[in-house]
Amino acid sequence: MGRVKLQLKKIEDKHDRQISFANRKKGLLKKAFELSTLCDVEIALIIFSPSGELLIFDGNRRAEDTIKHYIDLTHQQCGRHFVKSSSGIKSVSEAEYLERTLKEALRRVSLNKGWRCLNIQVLRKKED
Amino acid sequence: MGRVKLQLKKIEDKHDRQISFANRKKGLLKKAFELSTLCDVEIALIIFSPSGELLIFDGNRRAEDTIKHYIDLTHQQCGRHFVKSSSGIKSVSEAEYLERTLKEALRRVSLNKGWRCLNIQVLRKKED
DNA sequence: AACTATTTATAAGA
DNA sequence: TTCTTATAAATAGTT
Repeated sequence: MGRVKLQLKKIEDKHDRQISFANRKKGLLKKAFELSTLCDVEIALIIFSPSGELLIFDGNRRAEDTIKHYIDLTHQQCGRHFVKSSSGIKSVSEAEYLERTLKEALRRVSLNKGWRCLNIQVLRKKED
Repeated sequence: MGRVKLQLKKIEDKHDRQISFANRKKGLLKKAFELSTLCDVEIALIIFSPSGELLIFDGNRRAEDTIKHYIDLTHQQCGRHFVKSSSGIKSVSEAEYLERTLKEALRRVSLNKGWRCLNIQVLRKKED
């Protein structure tokens, strides 16, 4: 959004980057606030700027509670990448699909010079 | 953005709210990714939907590291909540190790009738 | 799941 | 810098 389309890579000019940071930080906080309000969800958004600035946005709970919620979930289960709730993969083909997704992501890790890509699994409660 | 200007309050219709959640969640994750990339900042974004879904986005560090950073700044004693920080994948063998870990976890998930599994990606900048 | 009319975000310019 | 403006991007309602 702006006069030109930006390349999605680090803005090298420090001044431009700081301007962009200020603008986009504001935009992201606004979006987070809108999402939490409109859709009644709990959000924690934590941003550290290179200069050490800390920004916190809380949705419907205080950030600490949300983070605690996250920690409680992640520390209950079978590996740090797994978050527990309930429900499940219902078929072998579903598991195979996930495995393919994981493998593809790992392949990208080995190919991509600029980014690392980890896959996290999120287990969620089945909706009634 | 859209045909009409929305009131900033909870969308009461459940179906509309879910549609909006899906769209805006995607938008927010994209914005977070753009901000972390363009401006080289560390971001953690944690969203809990009402159905218990958990989404994590990481910018330049893993969510846990970012959260730990936050906790360290805001609470001098975080106690038992944090066990470790991760430095990420540095080699093919590490990626392979991760893959084994993920596959093992998937196997366990596939055996467990009580769970559903979603995949999300965590993108993080490669360390120099 | 696509489309499109609008609103919103924002990169550059003033 | 703060404000403005042209343009890109997001998205609410529609099909």
